[in-house]
Parts: sequence; structure tokens; C-alpha cells
Amino acid sequence: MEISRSARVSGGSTRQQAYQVLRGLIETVQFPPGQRLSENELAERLGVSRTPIREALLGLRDDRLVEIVPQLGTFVAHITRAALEDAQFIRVSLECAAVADAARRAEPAAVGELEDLVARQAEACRGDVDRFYPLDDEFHRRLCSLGGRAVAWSISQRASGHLNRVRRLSLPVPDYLAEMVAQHRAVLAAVAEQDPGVAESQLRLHLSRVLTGLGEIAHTHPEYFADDRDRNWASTLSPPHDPRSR
Amino acid sequence: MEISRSARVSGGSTRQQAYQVLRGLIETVQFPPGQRLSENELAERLGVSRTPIREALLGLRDDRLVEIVPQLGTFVAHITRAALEDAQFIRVSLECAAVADAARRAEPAAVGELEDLVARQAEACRGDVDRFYPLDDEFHRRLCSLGGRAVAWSISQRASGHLNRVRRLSLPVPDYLAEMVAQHRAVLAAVAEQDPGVAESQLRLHLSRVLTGLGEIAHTHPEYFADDRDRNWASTLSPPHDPRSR
DNA sequence: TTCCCGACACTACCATGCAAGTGTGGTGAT
DNA sequence: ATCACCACACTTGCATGGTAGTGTCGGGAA
Repeated sequence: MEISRSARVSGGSTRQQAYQVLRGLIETVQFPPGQRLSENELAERLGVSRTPIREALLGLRDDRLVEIVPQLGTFVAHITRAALEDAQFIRVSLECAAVADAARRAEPAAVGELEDLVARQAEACRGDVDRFYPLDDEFHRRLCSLGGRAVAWSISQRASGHLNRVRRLSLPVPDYLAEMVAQHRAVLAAVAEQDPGVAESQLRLHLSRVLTGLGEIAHTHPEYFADDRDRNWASTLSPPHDPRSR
Repeated sequence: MEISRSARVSGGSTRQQAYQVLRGLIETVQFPPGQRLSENELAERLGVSRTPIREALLGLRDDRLVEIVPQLGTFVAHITRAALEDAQFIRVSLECAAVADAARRAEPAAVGELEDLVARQAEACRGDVDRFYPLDDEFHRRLCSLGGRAVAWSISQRASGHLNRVRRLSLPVPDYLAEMVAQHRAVLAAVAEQDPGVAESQLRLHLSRVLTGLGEIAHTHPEYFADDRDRNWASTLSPPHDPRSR
């Protein structure tokens, strides 16, 4: 897995490439939670020195994707209920606020582009499912940009490392993907009709759907999780949100 | 300004201390926007090597407080309207969502502690005004923790570097501080009455107040600001830089 | 006087060396 | 057989050296 093959296309500095590669390996669970990450070993395998590796790992630590213990080692972070709750809170808060702004400033041209994107998602459901996730991310990113809140997506994405891992662990059931597409359509329709309230509540519903399969995943892959309490994941993770707020 | 005198008390690694020191110097505008920051010079002045300085600067780049131009230099970021809007959006979105949760789970004991805190703020208004800002931060931090959303404050604080600078530039008019305290009381009252909607709208009103003096500050300190549209020298000084991918 | 151009000083990026601390496994004593 | 202990291998944190690229400034030509 040399860096030249994995992500030379992404350009940028060695540090950025290393960050992208490592983040991808962690989010796709190719580096499973708990795995030890040695600066020396990673530097050798990626064909660079320790410095950019080290700096990339510091960034991943900010994302709570790795845990660095001085003089001991660096480890891929276990999935915890607290981390998932935090990530979900950040994502819902930022993206819902962003989509509300998007609904207020909805431009027909941009909405049309998003509809095309959703149509491509519907195709990807039936074809290669690995193509769905990038389209999903692209949808949410442009939804934020639509309201002039591109920063919402960048922060949300940065904080959603744990969520992306459980998303990857979820088996891509076609029905599930079709439901995603339908929810995207619902959000987009509300945006097109310039109804911030409905757009926000629809997006909130959509985002809460990501964690529904969590209990099952925690059961099939217990070694990926670190219980910071009980294992009652699904019950507390989608708290009854007040739909009337805001 | 050796690191041993400035922040040895903060403990932690050299990198964390360097980050704290530099962030403080930037937020208090002792390092004014546009100032050049040389790794070598900072390392010498703080009495450490370039490595922890460099890593601290990378963190400050994530916070958008410095701009690193490869092979050219590192500069304290100018204050821009876009950066302020982004920071404000993040802060409002996260803290409003957090305070809504706080209102739902309001515990009388914790509310009482916050009332004590507000009382101390009222004292600080008349006394040393420099004591007000830490109390202000503490109030917002504990408000987030109250609803189990401590992460909201940590992310908000990390993103609020630009806001903290304009706060520092605002002259501490006593009336202004008194108004802050009154708004804190209003938010807290809504939380105590377990009214998420009012708590959220009151906090939104309070947070929007921070930027009211912005126009005047931009007039008295034009050199600290960079119009993010024209001004030729600014475009060459902040060239189209890699869109934060770290 | 004005303009072009080249040497220079300086930058951040990356590579590497050294030091302090921790877990482990083997060895010796009991 | 069991336990204590010590040396070793390995870790990250920090210091330092080398490299490619950029802006600056001064000298020479027009």
C-alpha cells in the first residue's frame, strides 16, 4: 500500500496524502478498532518518513479516530457510544441548521443539480453499492453549500469518523439504500418549496436512520466496540428530539 | 516570553503548551493579523525546537487562525467576514442545540451552580473586566455540559478563534457587559423552566450580540481585516491555498 | 532613469538522530 | 513450580540536518 498507488491523485503534501490514506483505511475498517499503528511501520509501508505520518496521526487524534499514548503506542480508536453520540449531535446540529438556510435561499438551478444527483444515487442502489456512499456524501456536501454553509459539511465530515465506520459495517441492503434515496428526495422537496422547518425535520429523520442497525453491528462485531457503559446502543442514540424546536 | 514562564502551569506536552501560548497570543491580538510567524523564531523565543512549534501551528491552521504557505511563510490570519460568519454559524448551531437539550434535562442543582456563576459575572462587570471573559466562557461551557453535550463547547470553542479576537477588540463597555449578564440570566431562566424553545431563542439572541460592534472595530482597525472579495495585495498574500483537507 | 536578471536569504517540508519511558520475556533465585 | 527482577526491544516526543521553492534586493544593461 504505497502512498503513490493509493492516493497520489489527491495531490497536496505528503502529510495530507498520509492523512487521507490513513483516514480511509480506518473508516473502511481495514484498520480495525484497537489495531496498533506504529509510526515507524506506517512510514515504511507508505514509503515516507515518520514526520508526515506523525502529523497525520495528530490530525486523526483530533478526529478521535486514533488514540496516542505517549511512549506506548498509537491505536485505532474503539467505537464507543459516547463518540457516536457526540458525532451524531454535531452532524445533526450543523447540517440541520445548514439545510434550513438552504431552504431559505433555494435556487432552482442548484436544486435541479441535486435532483440529478439523487437520480444517480437511485441508479447506484441497483448497481455497484460502493458507488453510493460517495454520492451520499456529495449530496450532503452540496446541500450545505446551497445555503452558503459549506463549513457545516467540512466540520461535520471531520467529526463523523465514527459514524462512517458504522456505516461501512452496515450491510448494504438494497432496501436500506432505497430508503436513503427516498429520504433525500423528501429533504430536497422541502428545500425546493422553501420550507425550512420541514427540510430540517426531514433531514433530522434521515440522519437518525444511520444508526438504526447499530445494535446488530455491536452484536456481530463486539471486538470493535468499547463499552463505556452498557450495550444499549440504539435506545439512547436516537433521543426523542423535540420536532417543534426551531 | 519563554514557555516556562508563560504556560508551564498548563502542563501537558511541549506541543500542547506551544499551542495554548500561541493561540492566546493570537486571540488577544498580541500577535496581530497579518504578522509573520517564523517556525525558527518562535522556537527560539519559546526555548524549544521547531517540531512542537510546527505541530502547534498545524493545529492553529485547522482553527483557521494562521495561514501556512509552503516555502513562503506562516501568517496570522486576517479577520474576514466569511470566517466570522462560519464561526458564528458553528457556534450558534451547536450551542443552541446543546442548550435545548440542557433545558430538557435541567437539574436544579446544576442550574443553581450556574446562577452562582452569573452572579460572579455581575461582580466582574464592575471590577476587573478581564475577569469577565473567563467567566463567560465557563458559563457557556457548563451550559453545554448541562445537557450532556460537552462536545458542543469543545468544537465551538475550537472554531471561535476569529470571534474571540473581535471580542477582545471590543472595548469593554460596562453597559455591554451588564447586558451580557442579563442575557445569561434570561437563558438560564428558560433552562430552569425546562423550555427548550425559549432557551434556544434567548441564546441565539445573546450570541448574535457579539458581532454588533463589528463595524466599528473594522473602522478603527482596518489593518486587521481582509476584504474577502477585492483588495489585490490580499489575494496575493493569501493565494488560492489548498482547501483545508487535513 | 528604468528595467531586467541573478545571487541570496529565508521559508516550510521532509528525513533522521537522540532521549525518556513502557511492556515483555527470559533468567535466576527461592 | 513460582515469583521477582533485569535487560531488551519498541514506542512516541523532541531536536536537528538537508532540500526545494519563493520573495527580495542590488547590480548591470538599455
